[in-house]
Amino acid sequence: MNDIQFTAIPLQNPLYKEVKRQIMAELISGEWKPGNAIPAEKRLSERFAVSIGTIRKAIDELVAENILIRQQGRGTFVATHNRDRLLFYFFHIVGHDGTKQYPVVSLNAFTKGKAEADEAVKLGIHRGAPVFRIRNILKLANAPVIIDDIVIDQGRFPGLTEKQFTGRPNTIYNLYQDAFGISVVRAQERLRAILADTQNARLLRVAPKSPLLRIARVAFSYRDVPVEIRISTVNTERHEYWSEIQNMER
Amino acid sequence: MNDIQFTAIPLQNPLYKEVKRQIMAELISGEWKPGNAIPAEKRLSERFAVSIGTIRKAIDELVAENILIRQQGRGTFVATHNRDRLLFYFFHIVGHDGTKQYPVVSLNAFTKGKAEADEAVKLGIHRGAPVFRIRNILKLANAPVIIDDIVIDQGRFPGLTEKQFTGRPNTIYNLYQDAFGISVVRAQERLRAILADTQNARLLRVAPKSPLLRIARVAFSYRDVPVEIRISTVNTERHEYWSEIQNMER
DNA sequence: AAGTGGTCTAGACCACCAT
DNA sequence: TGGTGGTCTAGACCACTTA
Repeated sequence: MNDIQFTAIPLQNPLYKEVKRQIMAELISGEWKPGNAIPAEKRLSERFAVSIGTIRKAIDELVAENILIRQQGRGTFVATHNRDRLLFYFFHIVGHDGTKQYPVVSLNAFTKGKAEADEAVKLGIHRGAPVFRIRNILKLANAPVIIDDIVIDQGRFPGLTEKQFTGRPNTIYNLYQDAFGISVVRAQERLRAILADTQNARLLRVAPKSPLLRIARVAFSYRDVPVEIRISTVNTERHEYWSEIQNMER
Repeated sequence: MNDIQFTAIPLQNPLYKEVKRQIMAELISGEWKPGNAIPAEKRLSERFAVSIGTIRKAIDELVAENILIRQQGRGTFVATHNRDRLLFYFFHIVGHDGTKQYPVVSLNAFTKGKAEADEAVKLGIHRGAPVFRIRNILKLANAPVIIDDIVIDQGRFPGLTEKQFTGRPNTIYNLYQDAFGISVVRAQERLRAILADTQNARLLRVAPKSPLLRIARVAFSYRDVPVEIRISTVNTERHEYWSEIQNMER
């Protein structure tokens, strides 16, 4: 034996990044659940044997990423995908005056199928792997405005049934979280303009060849794991897609 | 005289927010210019008579807002709206394969006019106030893809001339910054689908009534001061609008 | 009153860059 | 080599929530 003092092996220098990684691991494992408080910073500093400042820096980043939520005097909580939060973050369709409304969702189709090549790539599964295909119609102010065509991996959502969609007051991302423990934390979207085909025209009650907005989304969970592909087809006669570029808080 | 010890008047509690405010004031006044280094953290901690940790927290926020840029060993710099940065942040049109290209910009029209009511509201000026109207055509892969119709306040850009647009290798936001000291740091965009009218069809070389993407942008400088209105009309046959929702860095 | 997160300090040492 | 930002510590005190 010699005198060399081993410091903690820097799996991911710096130290606060390693702490962050371990906190993420607790979230992914489901040890700390959405809506629940995580241990106090003091306790975490003892558990991880680092100073409280280091814990705070790790939590700072997770808060900035909207994965944790701090509440002074109460504690630090795992972000819940409650209705408002999901609406705020992932639903970007607003009225022409900028107002945001809750969409009324109705299930239009629910089928099982196999992943096409491009879908498989985006979802990180094999071509031909079993998937669910879900079509929702979203109404705003009593008129159909959005068609959502969703594709998800059957392996990731075992036992999902049509019934789970009926009568839900919340978004589908709440369902992912509550029933399958999958949290959507990030999404990429690509938008283009298309002309309504006869089916879209019928569902959205517009004339064929009307201009529609086509949004292709890939939604990700922690660690950039892809969870869902969604094609939204939007009538922008009375609504618009809202995008904010840059610069957090004031 | 009594014994009461006055602490620094908290113009904006907490202390690091006040420090941040004062740093912002230096930036807005032009005392610290884009591309230049600001004083070292050690010097700032002496100047403001606070600990270096407090300075760091103030700078942390400005870095998160992309207003300052830290470089270890070199210093902290005022963000420059260099070509890449502006392209990265404010140009959201990508190829169908996700690749980003530099657009080739050509000036199509440059006129003086008066602000319409809605324009005046968005720009924070009076209705009928003098404005510049600029129309640019942007080419990607040698084909016209985007029509940009820009409206800016003449009062904010005194002496702007058509010539300043010709032969510029950079974006118009570089021009705002270099010639007028106005930094665009944030933008709001609203998107909808429209049909090409005859003029758009001609400029973008598509058939009339083709579907086009219509982007209405308001760009802001520091302190949410509106600087520019821009209507972009995009042919999304071969390109798309890219939107990333949520979650900074990995 | 006890417990939480929020702010702030005054240092130490490290990693990186310029010269 | 000297100066910069980057990390980390071990506290102190404050502001807020809950009971």
